[in-house]
Amino acid sequence: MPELPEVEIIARSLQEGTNEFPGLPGQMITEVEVFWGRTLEHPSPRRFKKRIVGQVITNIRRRGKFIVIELSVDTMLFHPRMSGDLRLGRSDQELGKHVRLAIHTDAGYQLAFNNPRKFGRVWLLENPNTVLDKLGPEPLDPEFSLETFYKSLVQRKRQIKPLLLDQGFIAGLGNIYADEALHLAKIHPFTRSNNLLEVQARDLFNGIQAVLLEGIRRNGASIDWVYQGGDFQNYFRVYQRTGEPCPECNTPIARIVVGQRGTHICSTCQILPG
DNA sequence: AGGGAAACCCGAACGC
DNA sequence: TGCGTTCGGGTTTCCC
Repeated sequence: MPELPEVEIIARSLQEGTNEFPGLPGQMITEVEVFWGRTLEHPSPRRFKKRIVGQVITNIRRRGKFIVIELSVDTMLFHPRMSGDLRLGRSDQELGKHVRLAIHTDAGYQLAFNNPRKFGRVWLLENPNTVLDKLGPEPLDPEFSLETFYKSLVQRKRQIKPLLLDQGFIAGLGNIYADEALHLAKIHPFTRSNNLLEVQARDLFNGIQAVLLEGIRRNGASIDWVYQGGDFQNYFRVYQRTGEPCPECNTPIARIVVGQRGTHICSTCQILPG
């Protein structure tokens, strides 16, 4: 087995092309510590422990915002929500002040789910597709085409921003990425999806991919003490830049609320039709 | 069908 | 200094 680093913080979203942790596949689960029971969405802590011990980790991947850890029999799903991360270290290390679940292996390692806000959830399922099949397409999947995207936009009649955040419509976009993509595409977040022109759909399609790729390249964003990642926050165009100049036209960025979510726009670049 | 509100959390950052 | 209030992130659930 390759040597593991002291502590590896597994990215909030597994990066494309790096969705593996050297050495972890092949290790057998020997012990589970549940520090906060409600972390487990399914099954109960007792059943979780009983069922998972003895299973071997076979593969790790990502689908939408879920980290998917395949075992010899079942599959574990981790959803960090906004404040969680998955940490890999030696069994005897303390991997965080807010570890809610720790899974130890026969190789002396532990996988710890650190989750200060207690919003993150974990599932152990025989068939993970009961959850994952509800997700929309992966925006970076080569199968995901502009044609598909445009058709799916037009057949709904929703405000575009809440639609982008709907994981059943498209998987993986959060508040930061939705705001950034809409600004790149010069689309107002209130715009009805069925009113989007084909060229706007194209710009949005490209904007979504561009902003995701940049986020991945910069290892994500760090926007408060609990949401630590890379340095993408230094390159935001609109998100949390209220009052600062739009990178395109210098108009001060405005903050509005759309679908109960803080939303950042340039009122010059992003015009609501009609 | 779509949208609004509330609930789940808790530490930081504020106001007084 | 301390105490109370507000805020935000993603998702589900309930209600209009």
